[in-house]
Amino acid sequence: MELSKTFDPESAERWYERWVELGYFTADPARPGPVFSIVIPPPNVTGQLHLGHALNVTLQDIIVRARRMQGYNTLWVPGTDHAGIATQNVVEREIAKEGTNRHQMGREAFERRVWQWRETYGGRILHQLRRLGASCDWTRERFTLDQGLSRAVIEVFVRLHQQGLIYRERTLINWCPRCETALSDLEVSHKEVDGKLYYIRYPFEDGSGAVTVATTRPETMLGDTAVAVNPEDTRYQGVLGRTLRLPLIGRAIAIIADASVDSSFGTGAVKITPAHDFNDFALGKAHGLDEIATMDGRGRMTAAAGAYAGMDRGECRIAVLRDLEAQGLLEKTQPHRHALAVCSRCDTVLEPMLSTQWFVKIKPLAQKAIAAVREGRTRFHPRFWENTYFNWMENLHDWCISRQLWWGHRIPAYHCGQCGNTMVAAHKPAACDRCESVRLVQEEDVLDTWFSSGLWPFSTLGWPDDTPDLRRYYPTSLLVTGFDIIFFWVARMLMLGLEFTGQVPFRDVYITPLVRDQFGKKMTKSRGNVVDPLEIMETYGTDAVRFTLAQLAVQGRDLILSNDRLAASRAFANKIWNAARFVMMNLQDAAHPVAPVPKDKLGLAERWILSRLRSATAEINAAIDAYEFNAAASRLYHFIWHEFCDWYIELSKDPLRRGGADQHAARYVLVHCFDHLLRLLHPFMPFVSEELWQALRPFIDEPGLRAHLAVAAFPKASDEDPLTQAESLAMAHCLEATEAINSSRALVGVHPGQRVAALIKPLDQAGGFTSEFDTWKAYAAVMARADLALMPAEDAASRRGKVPSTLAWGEVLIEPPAAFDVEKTRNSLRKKLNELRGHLDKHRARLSNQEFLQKASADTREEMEERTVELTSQVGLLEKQLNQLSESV
RNA sequence: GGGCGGUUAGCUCAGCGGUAGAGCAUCGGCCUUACAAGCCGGGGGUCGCAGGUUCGAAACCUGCACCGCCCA
Repeated sequence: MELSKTFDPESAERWYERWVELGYFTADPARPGPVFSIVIPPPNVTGQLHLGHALNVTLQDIIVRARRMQGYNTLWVPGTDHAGIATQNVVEREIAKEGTNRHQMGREAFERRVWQWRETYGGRILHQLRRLGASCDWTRERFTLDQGLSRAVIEVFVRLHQQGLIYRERTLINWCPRCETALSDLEVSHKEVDGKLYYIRYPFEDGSGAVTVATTRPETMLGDTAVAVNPEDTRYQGVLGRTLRLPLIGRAIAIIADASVDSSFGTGAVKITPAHDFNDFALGKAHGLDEIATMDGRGRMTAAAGAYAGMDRGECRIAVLRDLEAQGLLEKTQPHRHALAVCSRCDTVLEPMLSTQWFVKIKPLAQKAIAAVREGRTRFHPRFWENTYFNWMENLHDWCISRQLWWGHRIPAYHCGQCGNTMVAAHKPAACDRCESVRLVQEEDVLDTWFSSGLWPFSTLGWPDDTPDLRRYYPTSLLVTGFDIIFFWVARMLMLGLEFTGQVPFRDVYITPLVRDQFGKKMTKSRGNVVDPLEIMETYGTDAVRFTLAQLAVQGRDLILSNDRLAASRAFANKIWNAARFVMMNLQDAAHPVAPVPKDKLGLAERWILSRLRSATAEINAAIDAYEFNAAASRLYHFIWHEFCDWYIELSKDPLRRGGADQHAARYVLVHCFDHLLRLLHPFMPFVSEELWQALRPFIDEPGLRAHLAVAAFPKASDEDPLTQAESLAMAHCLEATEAINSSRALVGVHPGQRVAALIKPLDQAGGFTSEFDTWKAYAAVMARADLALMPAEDAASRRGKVPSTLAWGEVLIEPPAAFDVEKTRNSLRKKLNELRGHLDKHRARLSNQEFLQKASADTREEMEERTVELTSQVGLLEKQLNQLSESV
């Protein structure tokens, strides 16, 4: 097969369709083998692929592909969640353009419309995952509002209610006036703003002066039912228990004492609005205060606000301030920086609202989930995220799960129109269980989207039914997600998973780094620095994007993406492509397959590259197991580029030219190494690796070889190193000698095309160096374009006029051209000499230190002594060489 | 206010108790038929600061500074 001159990523990406058609990603619970299962953290159905997804999915795919190739029974469940608020918002915007709204449309028609939207656009992000190469089992794609998953949601709700872990209560909750729904604590963001602190005078009922309170929200005063001070605050001792007349409204309110009041805030006296502030609500409960709601669900003032009824809360603030000012009750206004609670979805300032909502009693669930992580049944990677998890879990408030939306799982509760009784049941009861009325109406509210995604690891596998999938694939092996989702998913999946299956939903949790732009800034829409992964995939190729993300995915550190990095990965793909061209070009008339050659028939270089392959294989396997994606990717890069391409391909050219057994051996090693490196590469760069492997495949000698790389066996490191220790050392000498010759020839300006004469002189001449040298001198000759020889024992004459360099085990001298820059050469030697002297001094100081000799281990001492000997001889040699260089010119 | 993470070459990051490394960028030399998206070579770092532990600290401990994030 002929490979084109350059790599075209797009044409390689077509393999995806084949893999899917052939069912490679489809799991079969009946298949034997150890299980590796993973569920995708379901992306929002309205979402578009961003770099966070790209990273997350790439890392999952790396693990999944590796495990599949390793023979695991592998399942990766894809899907989306219904994203209640987000999706409703999108469709509401759409129908607004058509001049209607959901209230005009009615609930059923609106729901149908959202489903329609979902049919049309809901697959977008999943399609984008395919383009990334995600090897999900698309036959098992799930959606949180699917029939099966909805059944799981109802089952869980009913059971939790039976256990008393779900309750309904009228209380203060966070409310978004724009989305018109309750939110959980997690959906609230805090934003620092430069606001103002308003000082308002509340006159005593009897007209004898006033108490001044400070507030950031003057409009809420309309709902005040008390003023509170700290009981310790001496300034207010005399006024406790007296009555104030609330301005603008005229309500009589008491001055009460409560230890929770912070005397240092404002004047030390604070207005209390139980229906519109969380602290005030608690304080109001303690003191039995009235709760007067002055705002409705859209943030408009109600009749309770008197003259201000009907105004928007913003308008109302202006009006209230104006009126207070007119009455001389606005004492002063100060700039004041404070935090505002805003909706994490739409950024609207939230309103604490009194309403009846459904809650999950979280403590009992949290305790089990905390224990599971403490006992190591689920482990976080990196480990320190466990602190974040514990911290949150230990300070949980009950979870508000009801939402006043139309898109979501409608709560399975039924209210009796006759007696007001509420029943929770999976199916609508025939009649009220209290008054037997048949006038039953289902609860209007739907559930928090995260309530259903909390069930994802088991609901997607068929729970509550005892399905083969559930039995085989649960608990899942791993969850890969961002730290911002630890609370939303990880914690809730753990709580609900433990409660309903008795097992942790996943054994490992890998927390991905956060992707930042090239300036280290977080990518946000408002900053406009969002990089579209699809765009960079077009530019650099999907493989390059995946490889870059993997290479930068260091545990516990943010990931900074730059074009330079992407370009380097694209160059890497191209490098591999060209290496393949070399291999294929040299297989043109080779037998299919290329028959293996036993180890003892292979040359040193052949066994050396097999040995390097072996260690790369071991390290890559270990790195993948430890989720050290960066280490795995870097090792691959180094092996492919600097070991296989830089060295072995060059060294194979001779035997390939020679023909016969040597040619065959080199061909076998090329095929073997290239086959294996493509297998190791495949999880990281699935497309280019498959494309090249298809070309190579006919030459691979393996019984039962699979048709595609996607399902070929992942390499395991062989037990035995093909190289003895002595041979390994010999090759190291070869590499170092080559580098020394190349370095010297560049120093003295020998043209790269020109051959150079080089002499090698080992320190230890007594040993078997001569025979060792014979095994590698031909390699160094090729790699350094040099004619190598051992230096005769009597060396004074042969040294004359040569340019030397020293190595730990000997020296290398080359014949310089007739004219060369002697001073430059001397400087280079001096620099090296200084460096070595520095090291030597340190080593000598160490060896003459009594404490070191007493306290360091014998091994360390021995090592230091050996090194000192080496350094001493190198320094001695260099000094001698410098002198000779001066004499000889 | 509480907590977490980071600070190593121009940039992005490894290293986490014994001679400071990689990739990219940069500079010099090469079109050597797999690859100029390439090859060979070079320069570049008192490892944020101050203490401490240790025979020995970039690494371990304490404090500080700065950057980023989470929670309140």
